[in-house]
Formats: sequence, C-alpha cells, structure tokens
Amino acid sequence: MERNKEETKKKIFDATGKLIAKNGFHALGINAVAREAGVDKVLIYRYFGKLPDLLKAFMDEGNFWPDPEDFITDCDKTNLRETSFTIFSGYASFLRKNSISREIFRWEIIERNELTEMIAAVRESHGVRLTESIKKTLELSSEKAIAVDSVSAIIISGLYYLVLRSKTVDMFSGVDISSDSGWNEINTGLKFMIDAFFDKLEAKS
Amino acid sequence: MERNKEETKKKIFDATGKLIAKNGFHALGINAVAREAGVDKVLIYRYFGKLPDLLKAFMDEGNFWPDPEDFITDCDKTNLRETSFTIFSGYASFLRKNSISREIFRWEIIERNELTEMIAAVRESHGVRLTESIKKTLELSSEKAIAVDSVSAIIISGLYYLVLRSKTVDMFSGVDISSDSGWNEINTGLKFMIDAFFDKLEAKS
DNA sequence: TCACCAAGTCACCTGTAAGTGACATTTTTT
DNA sequence: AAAAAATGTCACTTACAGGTGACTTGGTGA
Repeated sequence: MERNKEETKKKIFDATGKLIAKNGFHALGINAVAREAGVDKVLIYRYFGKLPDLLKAFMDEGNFWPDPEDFITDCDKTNLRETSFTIFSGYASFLRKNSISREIFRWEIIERNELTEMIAAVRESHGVRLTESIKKTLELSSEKAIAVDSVSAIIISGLYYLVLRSKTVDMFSGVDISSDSGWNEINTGLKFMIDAFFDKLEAKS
Repeated sequence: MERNKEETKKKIFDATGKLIAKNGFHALGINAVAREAGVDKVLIYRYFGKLPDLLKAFMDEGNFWPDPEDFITDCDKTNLRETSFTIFSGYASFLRKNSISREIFRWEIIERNELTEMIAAVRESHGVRLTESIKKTLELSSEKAIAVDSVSAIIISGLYYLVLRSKTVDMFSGVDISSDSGWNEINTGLKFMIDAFFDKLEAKS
C-alpha cells in the first residue's frame, strides 16, 4: 500500500477515460470509477469533489477538441476547396480515432450542462472561422453567404452523426460506416460535394 | 377504483410517451412509468413484462418512423432534385415536430439493442430507395454512384444531427438551429447543395 | 522521538430502482 | 349462488448508487 497522491490521481483519470471510452458518459459514476481504478471512492471525493468536478478536471487534463486548423498544416491554405475538405475529413478521421472525444460529442447530444456548453462554445468559434474565410474570400451575395453557413453546418453535422452512429450500426444509407473502405467512400462523396458546392458558389449568377 | 385493463394500458402508454418525450429513453424505468401513470408497477409487469417488452409494445402502437415517400405526395416525382429536397427537408421537419421519434433517434446513437436495430433496419431500407432511383435514372458512372450513396448519407445524417443537437444548443456553425428562421436557412442551404450536387452529377464526365 | 497531517481503509446511512409473492376485490363464468 | 379468473393493492427483498464519518497507517518536520 504505497501512498502517492499523484499516482492515485492518475489511476482515477485513467479509469475515468477507460470507462468513458467503453460506456460513454451517461453510465459513468463515482462507484464505477473507484472500482475500475482500484481506489477507494472517498479519495475521489477528497481530491476532486463530486462527479462533475472530476469530469471537469479530467477534461482539463486532455486535449479532446482539437483546433481544425491543426489539420491543414501541409496543404495550400489559399485553396478553399482543398482546405475545406481537409478540415472536414480531418475532423471526422480524428473523431473516428479518438473514442473519448467521440463520447463527448455523444454526451453533448444527450445532456446540456456547464461542461458540454463550454466545450461546444469552443468548437463553435472554431467552426465559424472556416465559413467566415470562405465568405470573405469569395465576396458572396447574401443568399450564397447563408448557403455557406448552412451547408457547412449540414456537412460537418453529417460527419459527426456518421461517426457516432457507426458505434451502433454498420450500414447507413448504403454505406458501410463501420469500415475504413466505407469512410473512403464518404470522403469521395465529401470531395465531390464540396467541389459541386464551390462550382455553384463561384458560378456567376 | 374502476377496473379496466384497456384503460390502464392506455395510461401506461401515455405515461411512457410523456416520459420519453421529456427525458428520453435512457432515463426511462418501470418505477417512473408507474408513478407517472398513477398505476401500480405490478400491472406493467403483468401486462407487458420487463421494460424492453413495454417499449416494444409502445413502439408497435405508434407510427414513429414514417416512410419518406409520404412526404412527396404533392410534388413531381420525376423531378429528382425536387423529390430529394422534399424528402430530406420533410424528414427533418417531421423530426423537429415529433419529440418521441426524435428521442428514438437519440437512443439509437447511444444504445444498440434488438429494438433500435429493428427500427434502424426499416429506415435503412427506406433510405436506400431514394439513392437507388437516382442512380437508376441518371445512369451514373461507378464513381458518381458512390458519391450518390455517400453524399446522401452525409446530408441526411447532417439533418438528423442538427435536429438532435438543437435540444442542447442554440447556435451551430453560425446557424440558429433552435429557431424556425434558422431552419429556413438550412433548407435554403440544402436546396442549394442539392442543386449543386445534381449539376455536377449531370455534367458530362 | 514525538506529534501532526495527509493518504488510505472501513463501515455505515440514505435513497431508489427492479422485481416478486401474497392478498383483496371485482367481474365473469358455470 | 358459488367458483374461477382477472384486476388492482401492499409489502417486501435484493441490489446498487451517492455520499459521509470515523478510523488507521505512513511520512515528515520540530
């Protein structure tokens, strides 16, 4: 029985992450975390407080909602089509790999609380950045500007949904969202759609 | 204390629907239903069985996952663009109005069980019908055919996600998904995107 | 060395959900 | 009218979650 506060905290965080990845947030509880960590639950209360406090600390520890800009390091930033595609597909691919971030997204759909709102606010500011730069660069009519916002909302939402849904279903609208090959198809479609969208945006109306 | 089995069953169904609409599926329990219905829980066990049996019976009662074809009664079915738009926006609008169906969708994202799989299978067959007819009508190359599947997957998923997300957040990617005017914008974007997509589909090679 | 505090353990309380057995009362059947 | 079946009530067990108080043990500084 070694006594090591930091070690114990780490055990608690590890257990938290493991349980979130496995069962999501809605099944998470103090008892479960304590059991998984092999630690008495009193220590969780002492070090973190109630469950929301633990979650807050856990969230602050990791980097679960990346800046989309991180995905476009090695592509031509002046090419809006390529940039858009890279950001969208990069985000989807990130989510597909990172199960905890995925569960955060799932949680956001179910519950509204201080934490989910904070996370969403960060992401909202990220999301608007891309559409703003598209609108600025292309000097669009107001109708087309609206289309940029709502189309990108639909596309990014679609990718979110497909990633989340792939946990509970294999085929969606004829696409095998559980496999890499299915996601290649989705990327193909995404590219096609983005091209089509910019074609129409840039067409002189 | 009237004795009326059918009346009691109805009370139980009503309570079930009310609780689902309010709190979703993951918070649903026998005790809560019994309390809400003002009925002893023993009767639930006697008439329906365990919770999944109750839910199954409840689902069989109502019509919560409509056939998309229902939305296109009064539009030209030979016009693929119009038909696609009508189906997509009709489905989104339906979901926005029907809170129980919405909660079923939310449930599907969280849990995989006999019921959610059954429901999803029905919808999957509905969804594939539209894309099949598009592919047949336009005689597309295989690459474009893939795009049809995956693009429609992304679009319909995007609408699902936005409807679900609107319960827990107001602004998404610059669009106010909690208001009707925001949904008008989304429909505008949807129309724009579908047009752009068909333009590119129909362009030679 | 001793005293003190932090780290960890244990036992307990409360509340609530799931599920069941036994009973009482009303309705239906014979 | 008596028996049988159905409807509804009550009380109970089991299990488990959240949460707290009191204790023990180890490390550290005076």
